[in-house]
Amino acid sequence: MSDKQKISDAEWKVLDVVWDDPPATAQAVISELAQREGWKPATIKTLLSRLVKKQVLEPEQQGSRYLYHPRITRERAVAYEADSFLSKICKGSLVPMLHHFANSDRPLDAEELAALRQLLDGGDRDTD
Amino acid sequence: MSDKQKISDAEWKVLDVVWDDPPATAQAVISELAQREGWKPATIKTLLSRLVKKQVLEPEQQGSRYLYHPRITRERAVAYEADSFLSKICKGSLVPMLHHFANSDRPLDAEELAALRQLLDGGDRDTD
DNA sequence: AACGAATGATTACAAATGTAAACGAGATTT
DNA sequence: AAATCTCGTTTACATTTGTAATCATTCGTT
Repeated sequence: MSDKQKISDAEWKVLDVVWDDPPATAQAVISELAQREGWKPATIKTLLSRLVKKQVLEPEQQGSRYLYHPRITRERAVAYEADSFLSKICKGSLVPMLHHFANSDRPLDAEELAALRQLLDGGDRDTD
Repeated sequence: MSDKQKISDAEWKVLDVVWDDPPATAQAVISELAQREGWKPATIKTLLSRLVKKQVLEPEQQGSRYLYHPRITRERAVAYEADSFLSKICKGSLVPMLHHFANSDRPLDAEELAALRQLLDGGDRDTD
């Protein structure tokens, strides 16, 4: 993130909708999340504003409305979240987490396994 | 967690000290974190109380003091954190995160690589 | 017995977060 | 044009979090 501002859980959901098909109108985000999360339009508008203030979304004026552009990629945001997550649990480190994934009810799919193999093979160079 | 209470970042640091050598006295936690984090004793006492209120720490009366026992293992807490982390970024999924780890400045150590191999080999059954 | 230090409890207070209503200025419908 | 709808902005308010001071009690020391 440009600023080391955290993206909250609720904000993340908003951002997720924008990432799905950017740039997004308030309309799009509101109708999606009003339904998916049961949020009032007002709530979603607040979250959009906060993301703009945090400079995570860039509003592009379109007449009287905005188009909201993500200013960071999902990959970058995920990396950032992963880092704060990891530094938080750093004592426990990756190991218990990986064990947990291994045992979770959410089995790894082929793509994830491929990513893991790549990790084991010494990493790759395309994400950051 | 018994209650679906979140453990905040600051609280996590306190818990970490307790996990390191449980049960812990306030003394131990305070001297450790006052130094490591530069926190005032009052701050640490607040965090201890909050963890007790969240039922993450169990106070055992020892005379007029307490011994603080963790009510969940670090592994369990890590798993819980990992889950909320993952469900937050579920759209982006494990893949970008793993890519990120692969490229991070924090190289994987031997133990982590071993855990990964285990994961690839079909998981294990001892953590949860 | 008196005093000071440590501990747990209570209170404090600002910032962030979740959740939303109210308001005002365009855009749309009638 | 009037009424309505929508959007962005402003304001609201409770809860959580970060950070801490204060207070009362007890424990150890003098």
